[in-house]
Amino acid sequence: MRTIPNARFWTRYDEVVINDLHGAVAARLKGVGQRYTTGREVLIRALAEAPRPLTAAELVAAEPRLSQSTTYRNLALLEQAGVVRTVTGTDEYTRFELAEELTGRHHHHLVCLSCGTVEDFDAPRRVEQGLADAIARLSSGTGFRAEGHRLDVLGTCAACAG
Amino acid sequence: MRTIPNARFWTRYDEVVINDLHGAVAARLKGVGQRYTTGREVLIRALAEAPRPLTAAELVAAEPRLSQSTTYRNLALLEQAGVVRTVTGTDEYTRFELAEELTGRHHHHLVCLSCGTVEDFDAPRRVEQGLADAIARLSSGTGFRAEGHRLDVLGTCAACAG
DNA sequence: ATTTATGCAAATCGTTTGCAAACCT
DNA sequence: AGGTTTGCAAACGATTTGCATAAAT
Repeated sequence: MRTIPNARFWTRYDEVVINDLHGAVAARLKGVGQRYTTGREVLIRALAEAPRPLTAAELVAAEPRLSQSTTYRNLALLEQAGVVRTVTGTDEYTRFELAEELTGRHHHHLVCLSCGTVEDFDAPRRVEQGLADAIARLSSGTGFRAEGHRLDVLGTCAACAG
Repeated sequence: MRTIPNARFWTRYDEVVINDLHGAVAARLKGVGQRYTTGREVLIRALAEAPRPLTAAELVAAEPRLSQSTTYRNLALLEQAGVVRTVTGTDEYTRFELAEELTGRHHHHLVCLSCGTVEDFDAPRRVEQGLADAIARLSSGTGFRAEGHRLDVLGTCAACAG
């Protein structure tokens, strides 16, 4: 999954968003007393260009400049800084994507039960509204303080369905 | 199939459901050419009595009769037989619960971002209906064949909130 | 110059597996 | 008996970490 000539195919976020993105990442890192190094920028760029959450191995494979240990270290750091979010599929790999607070795009995931890949998808506004309402009401009953939700649709991806 | 002295505190499913449960598990195992051994029954009982998904370590700790390797082996086997389902929280442990097909109780999870524990909760019918509709419509668009969904509410549990 | 980040290789730890003994039918 | 299941201990593999070097301020 290297950088492809025709980048537009892979790009999830337009130029403006991307430009803001690096500034926002730098700001968040500075807020936690961390630098926005070249290696970290490479990582963020790879995540921003991917059409779906990626595993650490995919990131390393996509960007020869990234070493395994530093990739894991920076992913953990970026997660703590609120820049990156981890995504769990059905296989043994942790996947990573940009935090919604940065992209401004709330979305959910299609998880393939066969191969484990995770694709993005958007739920209808009506569904999101219903979820938000239910979750808001939830807190009062259980003592659980809700901060967000994740909705995964499990099934078989187009590639595996054949 | 005896009843445990103070079972009520922990029991999620009433006697009738539990009794059917063991028969259903046995049937499913037989369907995959496997036996319903004593050890597997202990495992199922522990899962049925727990008020939330448990980790393998919790299961072993709860039941001295269970050895670690057999527990993992049987959990994997029971999952393949459609008896057990794995649940992913935010920590490094895989959790296990009875499959909804067996319990007949569709539910979702409250995942604590602080300590990682997972509690069960039921979404309002209206939300479930909205999800079902959205997912049904989804398949046509993407080539992804949906088979189910999982909805987790992320936040802070009562214990961690203090 | 001093602090922070990186890469390599070794360590970690939840989970899996090989093998001999115990179990079921 | 003949095949399956179990428990122990060793192996596995994704992720983490120690340490010496490179980069950033």
